[in-house]
Amino acid sequence: MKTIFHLDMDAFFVSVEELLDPSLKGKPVIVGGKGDERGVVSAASYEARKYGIHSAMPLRTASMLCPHAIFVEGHLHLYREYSEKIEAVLRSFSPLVDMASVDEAYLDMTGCERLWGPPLQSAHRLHQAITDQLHLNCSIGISSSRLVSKIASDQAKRNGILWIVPGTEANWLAPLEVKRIPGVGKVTEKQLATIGITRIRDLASLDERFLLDRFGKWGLALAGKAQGKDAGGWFDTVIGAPEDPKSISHEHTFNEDTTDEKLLRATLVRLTEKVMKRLRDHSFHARTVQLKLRFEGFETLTRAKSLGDATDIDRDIVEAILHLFNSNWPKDRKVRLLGVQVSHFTDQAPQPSLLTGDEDRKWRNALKAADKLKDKYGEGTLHLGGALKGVYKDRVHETAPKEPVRKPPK
DNA sequence: TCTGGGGTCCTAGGACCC
DNA sequence: TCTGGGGTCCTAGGACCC
Repeated sequence: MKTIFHLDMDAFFVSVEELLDPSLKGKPVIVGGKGDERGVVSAASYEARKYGIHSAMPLRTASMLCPHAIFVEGHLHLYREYSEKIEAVLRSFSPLVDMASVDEAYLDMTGCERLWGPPLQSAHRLHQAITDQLHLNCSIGISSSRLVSKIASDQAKRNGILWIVPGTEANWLAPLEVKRIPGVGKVTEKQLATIGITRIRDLASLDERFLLDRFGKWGLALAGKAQGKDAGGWFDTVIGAPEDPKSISHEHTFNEDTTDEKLLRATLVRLTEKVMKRLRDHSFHARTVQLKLRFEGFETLTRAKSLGDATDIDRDIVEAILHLFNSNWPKDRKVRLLGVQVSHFTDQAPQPSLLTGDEDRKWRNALKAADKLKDKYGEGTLHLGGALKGVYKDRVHETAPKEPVRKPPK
């Protein structure tokens, strides 16, 4: 029998902001952007939640519900730093840690009794360590599975600890709403409601055959989840085994929908450069490029292209992405969002061809130098030669740039 | 209400191959 | 002529999570 902890920070982004500016404490605070901007709420303080504000809600809606709320842009970089500090504390309790996102983690505490005591006691010690060292609140769920611990930490909010004693999982889950199960969102909840399933106990009473027929593979996993089992999918994976990313992407929503071709192309180049920098940081090469286009009115399409060879060179992906853009953007249609994604990674570079090998080498050297500068001076200080001047318009560079790297400011 | 940005996983059809 | 059965890859879209 395993002992799994799920730890979830309470109003994480807001709490970090309060450490930065204690005057925010006890006030309705919203992280995500200004109240009149395009965007959604990333995090809301408990005070703000009293007005019905919750994450993923449009900022403009939030500001209508609570006009005197304090809107802050947020400091993503700082949240990541704190996330690493949290991870360090967790690793001092168990070597088997999975950071599931910036503000939540799974710990495999199986066999740690001699060191930290029984589950509840060790959870209290962990909770105390987080409070003492980081001055942040968190909630902890304990059970024999990731799934139940995750649901338990949610029920333990806020600043609480909840232990589901082995053997009592199904009973404890029974009265909860089906949407408490991670993976059951609005659509599934509605589909289940139409056949009279609203509580987990209703789900548990269903025949597995029925769920399989009705919802496919996912239905079968659902049957297991209703019993508290990590049946199938991500929950079944081992804690503490780091996984490589399967895709890297960046996207941008314009503050106002636009048909400005130069702006659109320059944005695609900028997004691609950010993506490729991260790709090289992983020492990956990507084979597939995907363009995401969202038009006025929110209609969205994606178009992908797989290359003959995997690449880590900006030029190759920029060429592909601009081609996809050219063939899928009707010039009179206003664009709301652009996105660039790469996937199908290999960590080996393909054999350099006789024709392009020399040119690729020059590019790679230039990019390496540029990456170093970006690390030092920050993103956005330099771009591919001519990227912003519309050089890519008809034809992407046929030769290596003579001066691809501009001096950073200062 | 008017909807971000970064991800994962699943489905489903068509191409292509044996 | 009236058409099998897999397997795998590619592409598009959608549900979902934080």
